[in-house]
Amino acid sequence: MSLDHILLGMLKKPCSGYDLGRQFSDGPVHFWSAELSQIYPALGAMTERGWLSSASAHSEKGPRRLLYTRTNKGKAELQKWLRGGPVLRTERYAHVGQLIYMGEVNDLEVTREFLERLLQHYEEKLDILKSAESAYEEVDSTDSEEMDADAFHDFLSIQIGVETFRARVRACRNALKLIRLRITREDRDD
Amino acid sequence: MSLDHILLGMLKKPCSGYDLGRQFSDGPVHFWSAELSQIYPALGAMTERGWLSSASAHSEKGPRRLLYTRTNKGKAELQKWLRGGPVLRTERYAHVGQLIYMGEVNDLEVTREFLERLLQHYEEKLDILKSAESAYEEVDSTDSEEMDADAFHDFLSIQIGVETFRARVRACRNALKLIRLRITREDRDD
DNA sequence: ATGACCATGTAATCCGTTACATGATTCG
DNA sequence: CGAATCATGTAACGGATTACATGGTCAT
Repeated sequence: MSLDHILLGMLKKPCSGYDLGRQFSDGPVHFWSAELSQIYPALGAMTERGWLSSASAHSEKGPRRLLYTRTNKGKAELQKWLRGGPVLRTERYAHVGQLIYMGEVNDLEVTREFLERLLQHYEEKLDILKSAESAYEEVDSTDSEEMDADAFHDFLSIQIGVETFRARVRACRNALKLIRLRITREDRDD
Repeated sequence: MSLDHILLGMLKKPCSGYDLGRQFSDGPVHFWSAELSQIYPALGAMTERGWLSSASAHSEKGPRRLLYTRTNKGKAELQKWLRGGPVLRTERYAHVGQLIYMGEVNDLEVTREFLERLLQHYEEKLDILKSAESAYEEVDSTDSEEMDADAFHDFLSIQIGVETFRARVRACRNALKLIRLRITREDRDD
């Protein structure tokens, strides 16, 4: 049960369900996704379980909102999850699977369009992660000693994200280069 | 509905459910995971839907097995999925989320152990992907023109996987370096 | 003969997606 | 006043995990 614990982690500061939802779609939360229709019931269930408490607050823009806060029980649950070792059975990104089997389509224009959309997606994610990284811009390996524990762990995760998406952007661009070569050859052979 | 289509893609050659399950756990299928208890019913449902046909065969090692083959209807369904553009709402790998929120544990030994296990996992995946890549070892950007469509797409996907996991291994090693620095400093300050 | 691995499944439960439903507030 | 955005949910359905259940074959 990862979503509940991810939400617990995100609730360092009190947030509404809507806030949390936006972090999945627009924020640097690159490792998970969830819809509001899943988030609201999850927050409700955690409140019933005593992991969260909620309070109504007025919004500066828009109607009033429910702000959720972690209880001690919720914090204990988060600790348990964090100390339980890496959760590795959840790797899941279907788009690479699509690319593998796209040989069966056997139409390089389809592959090219697919990879161009994929590249755009990767670039967007990389931009978001880079701007999150830039909050630690002044930091090098020596300065990282000066961060507090939260900032340090955030920094490490962002680095993994940045490196991952940088690599994917690179691989995607190289793939497009190879595809263009093959398309040129096809045209030549027609 | 990605699993069904991923299984369709994997069934280029007839396979048993057990074969497919092993590819998720041991093989170069780094982008998805599924348990046998999910695979068997999925194969059954696809057979009922007319996407697959099955035949009993005797195994060289072990009891007899059911080999599944794609029907024309199944092939058409795969084409539809492949031509539908990248499925991007499924990014999901909880372990990076754990690392982000691990500042709350505030025990660098926990983080260090976590990262060492993560590194080991990344290295294992990278090894598997590299040995899949080595099947195309002779290939450079010029030679890739000589591959058939299936091999070419397989090659591109493996490259994305290799680059991704190489980047993660690098980021993970760097993170461990920074952690050791911080642990040393803590010891010095005690 | 016993443990490791091959092989196939079912049942209960839980997680996740899509579609639907409602209404407040702000900006132009 | 109408569209965009803020904000919170419910219902139906389908996907995924965990635990359980069964039995064959092979090497030591």
